[in-house]
Amino acid sequence: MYRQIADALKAAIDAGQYGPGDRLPGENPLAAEHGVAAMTARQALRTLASEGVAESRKGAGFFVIAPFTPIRRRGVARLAREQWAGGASIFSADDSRDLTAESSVLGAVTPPPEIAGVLQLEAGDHAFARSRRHIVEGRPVLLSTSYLPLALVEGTAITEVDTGPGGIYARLADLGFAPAHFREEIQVRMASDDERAALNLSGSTPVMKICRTAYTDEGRAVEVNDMTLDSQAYILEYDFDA
Amino acid sequence: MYRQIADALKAAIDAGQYGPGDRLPGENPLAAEHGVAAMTARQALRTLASEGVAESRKGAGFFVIAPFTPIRRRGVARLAREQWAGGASIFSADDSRDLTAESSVLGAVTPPPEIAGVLQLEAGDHAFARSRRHIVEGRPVLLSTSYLPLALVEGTAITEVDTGPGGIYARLADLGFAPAHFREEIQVRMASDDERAALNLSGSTPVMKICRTAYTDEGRAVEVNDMTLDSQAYILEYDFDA
DNA sequence: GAGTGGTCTAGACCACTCC
DNA sequence: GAGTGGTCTAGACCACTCT
Repeated sequence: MYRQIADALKAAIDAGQYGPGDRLPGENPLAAEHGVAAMTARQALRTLASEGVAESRKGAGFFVIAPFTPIRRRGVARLAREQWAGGASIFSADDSRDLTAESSVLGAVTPPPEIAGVLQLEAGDHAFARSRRHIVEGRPVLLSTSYLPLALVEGTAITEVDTGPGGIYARLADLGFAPAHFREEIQVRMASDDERAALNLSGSTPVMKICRTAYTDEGRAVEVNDMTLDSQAYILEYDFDA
Repeated sequence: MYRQIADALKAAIDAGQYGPGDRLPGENPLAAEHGVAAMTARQALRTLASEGVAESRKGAGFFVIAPFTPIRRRGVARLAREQWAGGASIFSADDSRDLTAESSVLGAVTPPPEIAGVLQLEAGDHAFARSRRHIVEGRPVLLSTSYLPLALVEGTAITEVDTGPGGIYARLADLGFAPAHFREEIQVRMASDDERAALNLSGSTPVMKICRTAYTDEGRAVEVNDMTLDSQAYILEYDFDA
């Protein structure tokens, strides 16, 4: 029964009867229309929410999700040396519209142990950290926290709010620690409460975690970037040779 | 209230009171224990299921999910020419245990339009397709369907059930169409009913979709592989240079 | 056959949003 | 202030699993 109501609503949405952002009928109107209990109509609406078709807003109703053309994130091209050596932001390689980023310097922090291990920090060593939140068309889509060995970057432009043309990779190159090699690890898991709040996600939505490590050509890890992506907002693309 | 019950159960699981595969208390015992209605206890159990901590089995109960060490899929190394030119399976580069694969030849099919476009097929042209299902430690983790232009591979070993050492990439090389370049696109979305059944997933679980295109060094697309991964079962890893 | 989850009913109170 | 979703109660029937 609740499946039938959900399917009927979805068909109405696909037919254009309800457009993006429109409010769907509430539990009581739906229950009356289909001759079922309110709880049953409610379950139909929750089903649509769990399928990503609609979202609920406390005290307001269920609304059709606005479609969002995913951002194409070009994993390899965006980190090519020509990109940042030329002074460009690595985001400029991505296919996205109107990216704005809120950047905040966290300063010296004690990094999570896995990250401390990758950066080969001794116990008690600190890392310099900076976090970012990317917003595209008013929608927050990515959180990132970047960690660098504090001993390496203390007092340099990397710790400034504005790191200058080409960003921290160009500055690392200035210091003689140019990133030569990257590794990205991708996992999917359910969003934590913090991530839900920061990315404006509703219900139990999956996020992509990307953990990128930048290595010099001598194999020294100089940066770890821990990212959380709204999984609906991105297509990841990796190009490589056989 | 239901949050409290869910948290109490989760704490008991973390404390080892319930091990992997153990059955959790049912609605009625839980409701009696906490002095709430059965529906409320039920919601606590459903919450744990939606968080991936437990899973429900019809008529049997809620069971603690068995932990599974994710497979590390080395996106670049596994497709290196030395890998398949040396006669190895590309899966052997992945960090996994006891991989078994069910392979079935679908034969000549009309591919989905996007894939026909990538393979530059004319209207009415067919593709040769093969599907696979990978199982690790008894758990199905990956579905894949591989498409190649039928005109290119008809009558060759590629259409056989056993494609020989190095698989279809080595055979493509034999034909003079050695893959030189790959592109992988990764998306996350909720599993369809078919995917849920084939991957043995419960509830609304996210899957990773990977669509890989293999190009010759002249830029001709010779294969498209459409994959569906159990997102809990994999860590994707991409290594590349700046 | 007993117990289980899946679904459904018919109420209820609260905090919230919107007008 | 009216309507909404979020939660809760106290029942019920069914199909299923396990013993």
